[in-house]
Amino acid sequence: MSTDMSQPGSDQGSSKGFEQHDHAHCVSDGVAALVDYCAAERLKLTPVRQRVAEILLAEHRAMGAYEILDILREEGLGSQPPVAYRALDFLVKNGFAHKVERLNAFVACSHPGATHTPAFLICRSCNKVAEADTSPTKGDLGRAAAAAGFQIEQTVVELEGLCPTCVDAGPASGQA
Amino acid sequence: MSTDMSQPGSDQGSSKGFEQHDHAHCVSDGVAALVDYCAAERLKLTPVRQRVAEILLAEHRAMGAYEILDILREEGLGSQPPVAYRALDFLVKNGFAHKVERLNAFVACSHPGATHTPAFLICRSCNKVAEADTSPTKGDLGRAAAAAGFQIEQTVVELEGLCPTCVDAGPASGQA
DNA sequence: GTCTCGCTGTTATTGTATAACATCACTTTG
DNA sequence: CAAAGTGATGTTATACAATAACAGCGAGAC
Repeated sequence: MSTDMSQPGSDQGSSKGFEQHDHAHCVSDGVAALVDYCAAERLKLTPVRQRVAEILLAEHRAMGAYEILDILREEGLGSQPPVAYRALDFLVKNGFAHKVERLNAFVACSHPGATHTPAFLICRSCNKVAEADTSPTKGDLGRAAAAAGFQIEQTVVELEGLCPTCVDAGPASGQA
Repeated sequence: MSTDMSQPGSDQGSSKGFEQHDHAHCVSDGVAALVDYCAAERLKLTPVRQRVAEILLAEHRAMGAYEILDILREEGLGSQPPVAYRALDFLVKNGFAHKVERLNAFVACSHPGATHTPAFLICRSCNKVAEADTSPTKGDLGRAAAAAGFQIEQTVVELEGLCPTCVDAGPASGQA
């Protein structure tokens, strides 16, 4: 189990939006980007780091550090919290993953490489997380902050609600 | 120690912005609003609930649940985590406090009563938290979400950076 | 070869949050 | 007033999230 994880995954959501997409590509393309990036930046893409990236890319949902750790443990890649946190920190620092504060969990980045200020759409029903790009700095809020003299360094924008599929399925249904 | 906590507090920040303000009023007005609201809604404003509201109003900064619990414990109002969390949940549910996800902490609401979608400006230097109002639903992001069919139920908008005072004090200085 | 630096492995601890259940107080109803 | 019901409290226990600290290893620099 390496850079290709073309298991079913069937109705997986997307970090690019909530549409369907070819999931195998997500993982292979994502890992390829990571490989390239690490080579270019002379960073070590260790097995744990790569595997964590694969896990996040394959799931396309926010995963807790301990959930990821469980997988690593099963695969003999590490069993203690710092192992998972270190890999996640590496991915986050280099823009290949993001932390979703609302969920205390992590997701693979949808547009690795490019520095950006992500916003997340979190479906409370099916737990999928879509990543959108934002420029909070430019909206009303950004203007208000600038006017007040507040210097924005980092933004957290997370919208919780129902994704299109779950909306269609009706409030009652759990969907998947 | 009840509805009035006019201790010095000196350079306290504000949840309304980063300007100075008469702090005693924050607490008394806030508690008064809470009292009225609970009376109107037939909700029980118990000692713990009121005290937690006072604590948050008096500090005007994000406080961890356990930090609040320490105070309650000293005052004999409760010693176990659920005591603090229940009071905080009550205040959050009724709009008198907000959770700052980024900090896993809580702040008193600046405009209790009115339902709103708060945004927070968090100073990483002096830890003050200002509350601004937003309409994320209306910006680019809101439009994008609507277009995608995502139904927003709750928003988390948190901007981290430097408040005016800390910007002026220079990146090196800690300010206060 | 050895020095250095960064990653790994591990132990331990701190902080955040909630489940579950017994009890207590107040209010409603008879 | 008494019984029943509702909701807050007190407490135990535990789960989940995150990090400090340190020993050891391995690849590349010199």
